[in-house]
Amino acid sequence: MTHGKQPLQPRKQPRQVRAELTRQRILTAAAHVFTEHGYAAGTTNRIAERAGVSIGSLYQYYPNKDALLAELLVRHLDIGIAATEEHRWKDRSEPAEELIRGFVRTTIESHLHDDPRLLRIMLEQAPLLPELLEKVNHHERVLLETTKDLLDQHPDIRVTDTDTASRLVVNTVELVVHRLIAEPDPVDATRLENELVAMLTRYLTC
Amino acid sequence: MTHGKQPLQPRKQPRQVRAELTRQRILTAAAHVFTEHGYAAGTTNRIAERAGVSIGSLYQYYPNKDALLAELLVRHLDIGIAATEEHRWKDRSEPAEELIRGFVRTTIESHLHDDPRLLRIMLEQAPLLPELLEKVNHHERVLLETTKDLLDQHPDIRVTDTDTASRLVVNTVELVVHRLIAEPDPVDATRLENELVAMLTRYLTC
DNA sequence: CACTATTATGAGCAAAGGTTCAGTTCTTGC
DNA sequence: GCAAGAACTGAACCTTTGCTCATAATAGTG
Repeated sequence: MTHGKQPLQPRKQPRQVRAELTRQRILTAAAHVFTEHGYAAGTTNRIAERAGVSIGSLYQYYPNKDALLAELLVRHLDIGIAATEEHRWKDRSEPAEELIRGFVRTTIESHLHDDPRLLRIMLEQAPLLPELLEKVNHHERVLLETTKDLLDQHPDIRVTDTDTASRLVVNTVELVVHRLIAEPDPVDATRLENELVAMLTRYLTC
Repeated sequence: MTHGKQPLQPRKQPRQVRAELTRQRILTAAAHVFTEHGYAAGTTNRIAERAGVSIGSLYQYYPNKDALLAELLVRHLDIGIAATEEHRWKDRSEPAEELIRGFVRTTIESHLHDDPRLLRIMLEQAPLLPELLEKVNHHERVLLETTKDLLDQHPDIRVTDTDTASRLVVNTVELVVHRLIAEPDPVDATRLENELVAMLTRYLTC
């Protein structure tokens, strides 16, 4: 068990190409091992083994086990943040349904891209790693603000309590997509998109 | 770490009153400790200490750590299952909006009753305890069937893809309520109920 | 009170697994 | 080709923690 007191930064900056490769192999192995075994049962020795690297090498680049998960989560979040930034400045004059569809589709695609099992593990552990929690919360806040602004300004929107509505919309999309894509018997992505868009559009514009 | 091979049943049936009290004190302590520290960091020694009982006593009633969480989850699920059974036979002639409101309200109340942090921990660990997973899945299936039947039969319902719709509705309510009630800055319960009902009603009946 | 069954105790065992570090091998620049 | 630094190795250490068991205390019974 770790104590979460140490920095999550790598202890050493790679200076040779092989080092960068090793680092990458370790991270990929970590993703696989966490996905297959979960976080607790995904031991660092197993990760090193899977990466074809000694346990010592692992600890040359990652100061502890948490740091591995942290880097995986940060990479995932950075992609999501970039996508949000795009949405923020997108054309707001198109009909609400199209904007909603864009948001839903982006979320679905992001969940088809990464393994949802890993995603779940990362989000489960995030609350235990304060530095990451901060990052997740920030992402959440930005998304919420963007959405509320949109609801307040777009002419198609008829809902009145935009404060609650934005929280409802953002969380519904995120949680439902995550759940229904990750299930053992996943919902068809197109159907999910259509139904979700229908639900949100009627809610916001009727 | 446990191996999950042993039965989750208590190893001894209490025959005296004090034993039953001890058992109860241990379970309550477990709930508190898991809530405060999470499952991994909620050690059995800490639970025994909090219960004011020796570690040996704990293991007289619960064969391993998992069994503690299992009993907590089973108690929670049994309440939820009972509530679902009621809904199943309820009057289906009232307007859809009222039925939806009943479902949403029940869910919200159940989440105000139990600590959502504990709930989250239980649902996170359930996949790792096969016996419990089965119980959770069964609950889920019943809820889903009940909902789909309702959507297929109720005259107010206009949605066509009732298969996807029922999954969407059930999961939306469960996940969103859980999240928005558990957050550090929780949504007002009445507002949440209203917006959620509005969203689902318009989706299903427009 | 005596005798048995039940319940409670807690020091310590054993396994797991995160992490270290002294030593070895490889790369690079001259 | 040869330092010198960078990268890599893996056996072993050490903490954590679930759990046992020999012993002690308490309750029930006649």
